Amino acid sequence: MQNLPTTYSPKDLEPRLYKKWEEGHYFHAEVPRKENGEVDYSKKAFTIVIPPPNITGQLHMGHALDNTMQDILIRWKRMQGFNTLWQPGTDHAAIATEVKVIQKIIADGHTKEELGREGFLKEAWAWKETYHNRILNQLKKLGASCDWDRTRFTMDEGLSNAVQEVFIRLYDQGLIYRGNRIINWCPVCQTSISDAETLHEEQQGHFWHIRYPYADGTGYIEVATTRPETMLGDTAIAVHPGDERYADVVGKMVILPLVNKEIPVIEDAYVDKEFGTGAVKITPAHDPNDFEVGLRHNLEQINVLTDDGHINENGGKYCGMDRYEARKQIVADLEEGGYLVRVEDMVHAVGTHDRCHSTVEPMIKPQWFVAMDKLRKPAIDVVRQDKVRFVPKRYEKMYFNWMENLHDWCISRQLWWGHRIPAYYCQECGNILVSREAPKAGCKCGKCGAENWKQDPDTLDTWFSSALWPFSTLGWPEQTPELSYFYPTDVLVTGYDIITFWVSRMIFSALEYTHDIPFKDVLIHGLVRDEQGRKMSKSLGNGIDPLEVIDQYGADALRLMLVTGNAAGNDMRFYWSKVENARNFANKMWNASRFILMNLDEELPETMDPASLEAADRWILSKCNNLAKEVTENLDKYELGVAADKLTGFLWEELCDWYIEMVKPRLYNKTPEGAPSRTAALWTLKKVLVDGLKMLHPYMPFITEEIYNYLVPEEDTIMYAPWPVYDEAMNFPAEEDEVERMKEAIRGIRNIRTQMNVTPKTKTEVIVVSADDQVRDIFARGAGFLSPLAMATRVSVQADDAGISENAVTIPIRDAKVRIPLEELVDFAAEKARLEKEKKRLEGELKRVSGKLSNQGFLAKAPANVIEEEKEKQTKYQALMAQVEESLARLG
RNA sequence: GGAAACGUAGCUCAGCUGGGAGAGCAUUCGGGUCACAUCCGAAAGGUCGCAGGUUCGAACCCUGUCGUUUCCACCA
Repeated sequence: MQNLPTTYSPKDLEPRLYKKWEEGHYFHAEVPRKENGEVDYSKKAFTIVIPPPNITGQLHMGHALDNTMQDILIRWKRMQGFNTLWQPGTDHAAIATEVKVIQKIIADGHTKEELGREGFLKEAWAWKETYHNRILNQLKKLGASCDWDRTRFTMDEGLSNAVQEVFIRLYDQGLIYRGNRIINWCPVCQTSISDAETLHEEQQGHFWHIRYPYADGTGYIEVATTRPETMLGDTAIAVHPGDERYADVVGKMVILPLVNKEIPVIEDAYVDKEFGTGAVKITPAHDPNDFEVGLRHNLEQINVLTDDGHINENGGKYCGMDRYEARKQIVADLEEGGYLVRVEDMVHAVGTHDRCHSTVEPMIKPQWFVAMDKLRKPAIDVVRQDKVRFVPKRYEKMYFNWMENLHDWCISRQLWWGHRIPAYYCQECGNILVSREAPKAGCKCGKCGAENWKQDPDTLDTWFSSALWPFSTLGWPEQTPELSYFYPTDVLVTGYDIITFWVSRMIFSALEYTHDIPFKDVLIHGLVRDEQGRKMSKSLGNGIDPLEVIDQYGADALRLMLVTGNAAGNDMRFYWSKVENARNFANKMWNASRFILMNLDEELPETMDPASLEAADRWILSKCNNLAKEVTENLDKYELGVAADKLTGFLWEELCDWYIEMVKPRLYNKTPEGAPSRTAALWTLKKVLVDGLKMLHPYMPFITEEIYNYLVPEEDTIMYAPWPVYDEAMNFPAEEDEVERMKEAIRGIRNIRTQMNVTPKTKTEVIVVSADDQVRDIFARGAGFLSPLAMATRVSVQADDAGISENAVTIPIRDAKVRIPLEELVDFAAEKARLEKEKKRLEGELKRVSGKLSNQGFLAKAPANVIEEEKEKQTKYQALMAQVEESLARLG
């Protein structure tokens, strides 16, 4: 049989295999059809939509983790026989991309304005072409088995139609509206942003206490603020209704310092009596609360800021100053005018833009909003009713908290890169026309009859289109076969950091537009941090490029490393040593496979009767069989890390370190008498390796495919090989017990050899003594491998101690003892210490077990099988103890 | 202000519905064996943050407490 190359070289095999898969369209999913052409729903679908990566960047470790998890699930389900679709694509990432494109334009010596909207968009689309392909190619390096034939982009034609459709439908229902409301404004990016994009950063600031004199000269009222420059827009002072301290000043006018304008003192329940002075300056144009108060009291809204964060003409002498410069100047002027009472240091939360981290200014602007009140309830209900399940469940709380406290969603952005809002304004009367197409010539305004329309210049929040991703990619609003067959999708895999941005919006969007959930499960993962636990970030420069890891160690190693030893929803740290370990495991599999292939020089039967196999064969087959069950159960519960641990543990330890070593003498025995045993071993090796490779394939697709191609040359790929299923006929508990007994003996002997400094070259004889016929049979059967594994020159099995040297060391094992005549090698003091230690351990165990068994409560209430187990343990420990004591007695 | 998570071997983390504490790395010792030194064998290392409670039985469930982290929030 042709064998693998001597060295494992992922760099060589990974691109080659990926090319084969991709060119052969192995990842492609079709809607299955019956003979009459109807969709065949009897073939079950399994669908995942990729969280579309932004076209701004390149693959980072977070993508690597997210997509590895998805690929594991997809490949596993594909092998289970599902018709699997992993829907790929990218996101236009409105503001992030616009910023990048502007940077490029500036680097080219131009400005955005110079190019104009059309010229800018041309640049942006060129950017998209490059970076869209780049990031998808990076996903391919990772091994992602996406259906590339179906690749979508949030701004391609179909998806743009979906966006327009949703906008128009919601507008018609009154769920999208245009309003002059207070929004978060980023003065640096010069666009509105949603609440979700606003971070609250604790900052060290000041709390300025200011006197506002009463107009009638009867004194003053004291207010405090963290943003003194906003006083330029104050239109009232508010106190709590019924606050005795201010009862007689309500209704009075105060003079706004520096501005010299009279504003009223009003009452509003929003004011907290306990906080500060109990009196609040009200700036309706620059504070969300004040905005509401202003509406209730019909206060004037005075905007004092320009879009780029300077004081505007309403700011009098401060006009033209930067907001922070103005703050300084105003404080200085207040102090000079005797209005400043005192300044406190205060840590307070400042709203910042999540992209540029500059301080956001609340501003009143005409913007488009999605009304959340009707949408939120069904979205909460489906999660409460477990129709959409978060894994781990605790993230539901995050979701509920967000959904329940949601404000209307500001969806318009003052950007060019994105879906343009399909709204047209009559230039004569301001009437709004929302329409799929631009008003044609002759289209008259329904209100004033004019024909002068102008489209809204704004675009939509990037999350507005990604909210539709699970169904827009499948063709919605068209009722495509894809939509009816692959939707709702099965699981969404994403990080906890975008539950609010994306997951929540997909859920309410799907419910409203498709009348169905977008996905059944939401599998949440954490962040990949650096070795010190810090977030990987550009500014820190501590990011590790997955492509570099792939280049050095292979995608298989990276993938395995990312999912081992961590649980869903938890952050993890990136360690090079973990990658190395994963690569070492790959290398191990490579070499074990080479060894097996090397020995596979005979035609093996398709199936073998377990009765014609040896105990060791049945042991490993049974282990493998149970492993299939456990791994499948773990994957069902999205416990990817636990499943990976079990798999690698089985393959590395049980298969490589034990079974292969046990079987070597049989493989090397090419005599006619040894032939059946050799065939049995080879058959078992191949069977276990094939099953092991299959189970490993979702984790390590490349190496498993490569080995499988050598091992099963008649098949083209492992990708569609049937997933191993637990088979009761392959369950051999007796053999499992038998071999475990042998392993105990071997470990015991090795232990003694190490402690006694017995070098491998020293001859040792192993004598197994047991009064139990069956146990003697076990050791007789296993003598063939016991001898090499325990490095014994001779193994003999007997019923009693007859003929064994007095100085032989004794190793107690279940129902037997192993005696090794070491003669002069024995250090009696050390041996005695060893036995004493063992005795102490057994005493501890016995104490615990008999404590349990003498506890009436335990006997009365514990399940029968647990009690039985404890009794067996007691018997075992008692027997071992007797042996230890006997040995100690012999030593004197 | 509200909420959540974490605290287990020197380090980083697993540990499923409660029934004898695990992995990787690091450490110590031995090994050049014809699949693999990217290896093999052996060892050492933990009162599972602390205090209560529920239970026959708790790393796991409950309460409190200390410590760390994160998310959310329109109190100036």
